[in-house]
Amino acid sequence: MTDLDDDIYETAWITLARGHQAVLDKIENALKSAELPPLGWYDVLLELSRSEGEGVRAFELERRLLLPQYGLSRLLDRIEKAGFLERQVCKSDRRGKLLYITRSGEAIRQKMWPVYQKAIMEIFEKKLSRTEAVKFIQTLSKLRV
Amino acid sequence: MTDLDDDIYETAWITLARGHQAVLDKIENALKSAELPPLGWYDVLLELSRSEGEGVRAFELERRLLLPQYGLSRLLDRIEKAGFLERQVCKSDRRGKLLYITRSGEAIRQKMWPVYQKAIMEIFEKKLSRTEAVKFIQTLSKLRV
DNA sequence: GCAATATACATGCAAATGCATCCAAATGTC
DNA sequence: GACATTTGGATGCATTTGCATGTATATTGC
Repeated sequence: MTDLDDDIYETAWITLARGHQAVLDKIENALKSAELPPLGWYDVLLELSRSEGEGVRAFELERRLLLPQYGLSRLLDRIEKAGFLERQVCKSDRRGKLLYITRSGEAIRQKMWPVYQKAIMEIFEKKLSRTEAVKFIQTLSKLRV
Repeated sequence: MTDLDDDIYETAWITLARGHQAVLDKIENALKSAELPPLGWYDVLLELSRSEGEGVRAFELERRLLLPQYGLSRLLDRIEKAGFLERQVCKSDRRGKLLYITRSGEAIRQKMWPVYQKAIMEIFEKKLSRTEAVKFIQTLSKLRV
C-alpha cells in the first residue's frame, strides 16, 4: 500500500491545497484592500455577465462554480440584496429562477476585474511561462474528469 | 482555443481553484461517510505526530498550514475538546503554547489516513502519471515562492 | 531600568456555512 | 386524472469563520 512512490500523489495534493490557499489569500486580500466584494461575488457576476441577458439558472451556476445548493442560494441572497443581480421566476419551469446581472452589478464586476487580474498576474505571470501554464491547465483539468 | 491563449493565467487560476474544490469535496465526503473528523483535523494531527513528542508551537502550524491565527486557535479548541491534542504552556516563551498529540489523537489520525489516502489515490493515481505528478508539484511549488 | 512596541494566543460578536428539511412545481406511473 | 417521485430552490438552526480587540509575555530603544 504505502509504496514510497505513492507519496508523490499525496505530495501533489498537499501542494495543490497549499498553493490554492496561498493564491486565494492574495486575491481576497487585494479585493478587501480595494474595498470590493469577495471573489465569490465575482464568479457569479461573471457567469451572469457572460450570459448576455439570457439569464442563468441557479442549478447551472452550482455546477459551474462547484457550490453547494444552499450555499449558492444564500450567496445569491447577498448579491441580490446589494443590488447586483435580480432573480426572476422562470417561465418555462416555474420552480426555478432566472438570474440576471444588473447595471450596478456589471459596474462592480468591472471594478473588481483589474484588481483581481493584477493579483493573478503577480503570481502566475511572474512565476510560470506560458508553456508551463498550458501544461499546468492540462494536468489540472484531468483531475475533474 | 483562443480563450486559452488570451487569458492563459486567468484560466490557470480558475482551473486551479475548481480542481482544488473538486478534490477537496471528494476527500471531505469520504471522511464524512466514514464518520471521521474533517480534513483540517488531520492536517493538524499529522504535524503534531511528525514532531515526535517535541511539541509544536501554534504559530508554526499557522505558517505550515496557511491558517489565520484565530482560525487555528479555534480549530485547536475543537480538537483539544475532542481529546486529540493537549496544549501546554511553553517554558522558554510563556506567551506561547506547545501542542502535543494524544494517544487517541494518534489513533484517530491512523484511522483517517487510509480513507484520506484512498480518496487522493482515486483521483490522482488514476489520472496522473508519476512523471506528470512530479512536474505538477514543481510548477505548483513555484506559486508559493 | 523602563517605557514603547512587538509577538503569541484567546475571545466577543457578527457574518457565513453546513445540515436537514421544507415547499412548490414538474415528471413519471397506473 | 390521481398519486408517488423527482427536481429546483429556500430556510431554521447549529457550527464555523472573520474581524476586531483583549491579555500576557517578550523585545527594543533610550
